[in-house]
Amino acid sequence: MGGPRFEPVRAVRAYERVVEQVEEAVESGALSPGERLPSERELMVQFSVSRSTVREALRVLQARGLVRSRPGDPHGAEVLPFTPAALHKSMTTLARVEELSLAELVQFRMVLDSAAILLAARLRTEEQLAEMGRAVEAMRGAVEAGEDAFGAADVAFHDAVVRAGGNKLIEICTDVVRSIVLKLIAERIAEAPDREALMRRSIHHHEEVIAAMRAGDGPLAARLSRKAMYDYYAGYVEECERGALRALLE
Amino acid sequence: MGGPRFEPVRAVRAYERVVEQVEEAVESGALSPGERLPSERELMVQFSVSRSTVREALRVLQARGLVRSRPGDPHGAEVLPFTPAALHKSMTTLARVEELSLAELVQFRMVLDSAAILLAARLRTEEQLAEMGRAVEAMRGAVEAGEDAFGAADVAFHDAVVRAGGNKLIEICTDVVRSIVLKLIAERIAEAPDREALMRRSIHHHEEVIAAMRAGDGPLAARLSRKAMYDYYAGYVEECERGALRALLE
DNA sequence: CTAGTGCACTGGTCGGACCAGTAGGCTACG
DNA sequence: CGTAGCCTACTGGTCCGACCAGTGCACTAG
Repeated sequence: MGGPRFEPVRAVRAYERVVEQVEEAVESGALSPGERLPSERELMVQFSVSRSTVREALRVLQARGLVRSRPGDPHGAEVLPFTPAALHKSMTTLARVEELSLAELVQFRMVLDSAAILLAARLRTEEQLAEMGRAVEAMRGAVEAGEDAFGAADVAFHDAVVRAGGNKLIEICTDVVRSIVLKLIAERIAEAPDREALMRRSIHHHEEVIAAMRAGDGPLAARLSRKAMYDYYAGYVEECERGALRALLE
Repeated sequence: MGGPRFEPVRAVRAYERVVEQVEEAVESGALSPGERLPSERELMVQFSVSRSTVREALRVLQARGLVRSRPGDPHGAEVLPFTPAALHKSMTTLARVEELSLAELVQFRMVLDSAAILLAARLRTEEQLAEMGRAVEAMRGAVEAGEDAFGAADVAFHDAVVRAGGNKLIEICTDVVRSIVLKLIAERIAEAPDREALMRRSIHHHEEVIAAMRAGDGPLAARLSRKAMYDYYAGYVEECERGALRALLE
């Protein structure tokens, strides 16, 4: 085990060092969202690199969602507040190239959602509980208003739950995975089961969940929510994959 | 609501169209991992853009983890198999700029892990169960071998569980979040509680989990695993945040 | 005081140039 | 005949200089 441990000298490219420095500035808070980077021509002076190098660095930073630049803007690139856009992008890629099945995605949602509900059952305020109630009311009113309105109300409910749960990571992942699931569902809308019955049942389930949360029975609420999601999505997933979903129902 | 709904014409930049095309080719499978892109000079002909534009596109693709290019390589950029590297990167950024607390991360691990265990309890094969057993054995042997060896064995255990659970999304997220947690822990190693006692207790917990899985009691195994993770990490998280963690213990 | 105009500057794209490095074919040696 | 070593064609990384369409701001004319 003796001898000095040399690290492999990776040839670090100029643009990477630029990226690192800006990234560090943003993540450490030295640059806050809304602030501006110097112009490309200014940056090339500060970093002592060419504009091409600066631009490649900016492209990377932009791809990571840290920065945005508009043509003609005299103020330079804008530092963005964090958005899960990059996370969303890479998860979508993951879903495509790894061929994540709808079942896996729904399963993941069941996990996240029931966890959020478990947490929310403990931590929710009265106001948050009321918000969930209003969302379910909106769902009821939207049954005949069409898919989109119903979907929006459903999203509002789950957002309220997740926010009450107080875990930002769960919040963001829920958001990302949900949008991917919805996209997949939209493609299969043809094979949809009886939508209206599905909606009515879903509303009923949501009400049960709220009741359980009001009673403070987190585990029950979580179990109910898993059941609700299973009922709602089972019709879309392949027959043979439903088993894995049911494994979460107990 | 009448009238044609025009979409805003976003000025789509040349390099973005290049990115889109290559991305589409990769995600649709037209380009498989290991295959090579044409050289930059060839690409600029095919896309009818300048090399700068091609290079900016390649930088973006590289930032998304789809391709890699080495200087001097006569074969052109290589199409990479999917890695969660990009996912990891954006989640790490998230953790920094959104100031995710260790508690939130650990909480998320508790959620993912117990879900994986719940699934594994149903779906595991005998071989996989044996693998988990071997990992715990390795943990036992590593208590005196040092942190790293113990950690590696622990990771091996959870990897086996997660694989047995059969959900790739859980697998990848576990991997990503775990590495972030470990990095944060490493920074706080000074405030560490009695490490050896922690390890021994952890081994005991892991054995209980395996026993429950062998008995086919998924919910019990999941509950035990949450308890195990709580015990292991509670010492590192702020006093005031432990409550949120305990909410998952019931 | 406002409406309009011009200008200085921005980012996006292009083309050309040079360098260090690689892979694979070629040559000369064993 | 086989192999070690060189050579060359080409690669990606970086730099430079140029042009364009667009933006925001200051300035001007009403």
